[in-house]
Amino acid sequence: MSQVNNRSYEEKRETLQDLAPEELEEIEAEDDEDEYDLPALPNAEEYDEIRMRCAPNPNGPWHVGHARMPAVIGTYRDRYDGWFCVRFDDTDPETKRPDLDAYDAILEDLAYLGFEPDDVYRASDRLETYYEYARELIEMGGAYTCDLPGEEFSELKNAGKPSPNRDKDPETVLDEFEAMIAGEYESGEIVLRVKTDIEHKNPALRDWVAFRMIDTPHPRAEASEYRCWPMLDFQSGIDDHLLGITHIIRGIDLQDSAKRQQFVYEYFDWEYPEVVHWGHVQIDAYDVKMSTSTIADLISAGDLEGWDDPRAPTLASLRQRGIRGEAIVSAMTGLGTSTSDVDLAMSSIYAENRELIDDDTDRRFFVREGDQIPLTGNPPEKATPPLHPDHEDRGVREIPISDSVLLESEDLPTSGERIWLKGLGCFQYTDDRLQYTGEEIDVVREGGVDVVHWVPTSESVPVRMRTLDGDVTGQAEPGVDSLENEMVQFERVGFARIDGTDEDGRLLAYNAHP
RNA sequence: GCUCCGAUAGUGUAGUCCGGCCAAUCAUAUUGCCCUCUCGAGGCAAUGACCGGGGUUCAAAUCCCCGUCGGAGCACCA
Repeated sequence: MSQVNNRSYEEKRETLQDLAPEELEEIEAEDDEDEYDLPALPNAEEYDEIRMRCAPNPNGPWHVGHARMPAVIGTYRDRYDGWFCVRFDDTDPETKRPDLDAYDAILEDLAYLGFEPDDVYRASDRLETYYEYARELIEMGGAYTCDLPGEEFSELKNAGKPSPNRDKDPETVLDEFEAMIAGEYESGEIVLRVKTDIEHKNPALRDWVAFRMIDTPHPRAEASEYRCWPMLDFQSGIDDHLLGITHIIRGIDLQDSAKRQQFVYEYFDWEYPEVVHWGHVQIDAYDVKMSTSTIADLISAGDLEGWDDPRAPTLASLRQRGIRGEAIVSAMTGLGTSTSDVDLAMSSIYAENRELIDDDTDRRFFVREGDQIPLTGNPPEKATPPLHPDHEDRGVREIPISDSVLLESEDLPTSGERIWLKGLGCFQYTDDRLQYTGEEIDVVREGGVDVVHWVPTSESVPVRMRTLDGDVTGQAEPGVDSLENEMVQFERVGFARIDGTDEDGRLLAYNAHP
């Protein structure tokens, strides 16, 4: 045994290759698996190309929860060298009415996360295709027009009893369906149902609606003349097949969809794709409910300043704060794909982001609501703290010293105590002043002298920093105002993105995380 | 009411398919120590979980049954 263990990895591998090639394969497959957060896709090896779709409803910009779909699909695409498209499932012009700006906003959100779809489709461009397949289905006897009011059908269905329309001959059905397409019915008058199994033990699967009439025109000009719209289960089922989708990834709210769509697939003799379902994601740290319509309401009520307000749980807001899309993707793929509901801690996004940006992000001072303290005792004329403590080669900031500094009130020493102003030197607090002592950094190492950040009273830059919990104001060291669109770490305060100047002439910063 | 899912530390996750190497992995979080001119980074350590009850078995996080709890669907929403 010890002989075996003394051999090198390569030698052991070769020996095992000879003795038990199958076991070696298994061991190495498991090793590969360890490199990924996400589990392997089901039966991935059976497909020449893994093809997936991200099928959002374009009714607003994305919130953080939406990032899960592209994060996972995009990561799988990279892993399997596969393909994915964005398909806007915008087939409800009324209750989930598409927002024309959202199509592009969603593609931008996707780009922010670091993914570019291989193709983009809009279901509202493809109505004629859906009609074609519906006609075929009708000819096969797989669908029927039904003018029963919803409630009446529901009662029959729950009792396992068929609609009286169920046995219409296909020609009549086809005529009525053509009339639906021609817009000869009004909303609610008639629907096209897929004939499934009216006695199926799961009532959710019995004779579901494939097409219904909608009087409200679609907001897209290209689709505004259509009145007969497919339901998600029909549209999505047809499209998934036509696009050659091999793996469908979606939420548990669509758990029964696969079973419903399977009836259509059986009529057409198609193979249903592999399906992965996951639960809902909740994110801690936000007061605002993560829902597109709730956020939209808060914005129009003026409670939020826009989709990128730092208090809004949106991707636009995280981008504004300087959080990299990559950090969100890592946190999302770390959740895996379990079907139970999960809580994502913002701290895990922060941890990923900190790791990404810490090394590149220079340090600055920012004092929140500072107290002004005079300096005495001939301190140096300028302070020279390093831009980054781990990278001396980047050089130092030069901060001119005036006759007083601002300190955060929490950092105010008690009388007689010494503190070390970072990058400047040691001071003793006496008679409400800071008296320069000229002592070396050893006094900090010996203990008992706290190290604090500070800014000079004159020349410092007024700052408004927006955070998840509201705004924080204060003063930043000189020069910070030239860092527009850059990340900084305000030492002992946190990472922030410098944005620009606000309407009051203050520098606007967005807090990312500690 | 009918039908489907699911349950491992504060959070997420590995392990469950094919029972033993699991007094249970990793990350995050929290706390303490070391290092440091940051409450950042880095290092070390601690904290903390198999929903409950039965059964099968030499052996159960893993298989079976019954509960409990949670989620989802039963829309002319997606």
